[in-house]
Amino acid sequence: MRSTDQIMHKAAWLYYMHGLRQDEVAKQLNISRASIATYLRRAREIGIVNISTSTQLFSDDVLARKLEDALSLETVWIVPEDRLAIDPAAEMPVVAAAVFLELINKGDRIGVAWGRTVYHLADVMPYADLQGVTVVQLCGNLGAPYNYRPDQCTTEIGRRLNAEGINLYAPLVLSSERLASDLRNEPVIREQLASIADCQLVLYSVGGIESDSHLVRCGALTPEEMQALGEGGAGGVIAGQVIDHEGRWLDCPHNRRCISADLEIIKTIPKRMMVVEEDSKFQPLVAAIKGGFVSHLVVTHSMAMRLLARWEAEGPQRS
Amino acid sequence: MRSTDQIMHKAAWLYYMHGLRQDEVAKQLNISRASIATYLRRAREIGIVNISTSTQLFSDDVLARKLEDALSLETVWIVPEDRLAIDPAAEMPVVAAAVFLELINKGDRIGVAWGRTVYHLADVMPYADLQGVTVVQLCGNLGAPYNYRPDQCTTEIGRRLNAEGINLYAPLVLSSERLASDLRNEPVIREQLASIADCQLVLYSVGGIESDSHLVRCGALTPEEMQALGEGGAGGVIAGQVIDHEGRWLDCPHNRRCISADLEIIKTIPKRMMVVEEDSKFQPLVAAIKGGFVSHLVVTHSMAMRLLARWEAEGPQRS
DNA sequence: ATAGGTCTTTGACTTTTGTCAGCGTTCGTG
DNA sequence: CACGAACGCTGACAAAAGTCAAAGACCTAT
Repeated sequence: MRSTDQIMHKAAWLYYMHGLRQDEVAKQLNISRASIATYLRRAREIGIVNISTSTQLFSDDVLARKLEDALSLETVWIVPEDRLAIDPAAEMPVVAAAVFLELINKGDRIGVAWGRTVYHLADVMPYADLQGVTVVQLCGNLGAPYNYRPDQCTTEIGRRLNAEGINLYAPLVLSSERLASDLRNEPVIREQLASIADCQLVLYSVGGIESDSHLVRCGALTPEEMQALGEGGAGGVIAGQVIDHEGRWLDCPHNRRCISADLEIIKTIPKRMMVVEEDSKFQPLVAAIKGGFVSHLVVTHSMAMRLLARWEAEGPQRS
Repeated sequence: MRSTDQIMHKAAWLYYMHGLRQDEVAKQLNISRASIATYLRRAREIGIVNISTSTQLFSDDVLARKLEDALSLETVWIVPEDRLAIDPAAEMPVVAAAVFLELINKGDRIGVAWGRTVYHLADVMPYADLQGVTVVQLCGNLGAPYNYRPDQCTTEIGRRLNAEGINLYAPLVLSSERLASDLRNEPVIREQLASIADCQLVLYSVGGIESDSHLVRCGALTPEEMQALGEGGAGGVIAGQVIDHEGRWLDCPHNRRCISADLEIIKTIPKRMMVVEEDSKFQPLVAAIKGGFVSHLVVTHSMAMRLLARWEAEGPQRS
């Protein structure tokens, strides 16, 4: 521990735990108050000092309760689109990050998937000093048409949480099923994929199956392939893999060429947190919920309304 | 949820999560900034906003490492007596409370014993919003020569943590062994005592066996009885029960008349946190450690030195 | 040894936050 | 229905915290 870290810890302790004023802390430690202010800011940034707010505000809502009952979900958080936020679009990741942090227990192993949403979340994730937490990458890597790759998501979240980040050093999609199968059986990879079963929590969003969806933009699939999948019954994308409208793994060339977490294993993880930003992902979200991929859900108010209407109208059984 | 609570939550969210200034929050919510300040203070007091500081400062110390190794403890926190604190005597409970909070996981069941130390700790325990935590009372109740009874400790800690507090509605000591035995077998009591085995964490201090010790002052034992116990091999007191110098339950009239947690069960609890304030409790602490009652220890610097010297000189085997 | 870089520290200044008396509103009670 | 108590809100002032340029410390490579 560097001596400056030591001072930072002491300052943080005296200020936040003892409730001293900055000038009092300064006097105690014999340095100027300006320095104390700097140390305190750093302590907050690094996560030595943790300021967290209950996300109850977003969960405490009749609509949330109704959704939980209707869709058999553990907890639902609803983000209002109207007032309350400076930038309504930026609110969702902030809420999701806070919820995510609240769901983590010390010592947990956490699976993190990939996508625009997950990256946004990582981007606003508060710094914290969680002990013994491990963040594992759920799906293989992919080149970067945007500036965020799967491993970067894992790494960034791990960094902010002061947790260990475990990356999956394999491509998300391979050119042949044979190669994918062989790679999955490589001890290193197989072991890591199997270890996903030990997770207590997973974080993901669901992907759409439009021709401009994430998988297509990243080059994992051509627009034509995606369209064919759509016609072949694809309903959404979870951790890089295509599911049908009932949330079942779709037996298609893409999926067979994919290196990613086993969807059946994912379903057995106790807390499955899904975040959906875009209203356009309604159908994929329905598929994911039906498939049992969701236990904790963060959605917009309008999405919540649509989900509830859908379930009340048709029930969970019909597609 | 009251409407004012709703506002408080919103204010806390905008201020702490979005980092808005108080006047910006005030503008958003259309109330005066002064009110915002009030709401924020309440939110902190109630535990909606949680500000916690890592206790690493006290654990990050060569002496602490040495003690852990020598005494086979999980973690040791050392409270310096000299500088750093406004009031050195008040530092110990504050550190202990922070450590305690850090050891708690969501959903935990926590056993809390009784004593001056535990009460001090409860007194400075920060407010927090832990979910699903249960605080159970480890030992029976006793009249109040001081103004804190066992059940008050449990209740207060539970209140501050927003946790459920479960009290043990039985006296700590009864006048006859027969009655104690019968009472222990009462379904309500037996069930509760058995449920202590489900705890993930216990908090206690160790009592001395002097004639002015806690048990004596509370009237549970006469000075003469205590002296007799001392001559009969008593080494300390854990959760109201007397242990010998090796940390074994002492087969004595007092213990047989006692309604309290089974010491053998306590030893099986994963995290056993002991806090010792007074330097005079050296011998009892040694007994408690030998008995396996301690996995996490908070002590003063001088006590740490004495413990280390004792272990280096004689090893754990000799008394 | 010293020049050049980075990282700390500080004092002075600005901005933000805490506080409190007084006013208004609501709600329970006689 | 009127009264008082309790609570919430506000404006104005006092206190505390944030910021920044400049000075100083410290390291390193020539």
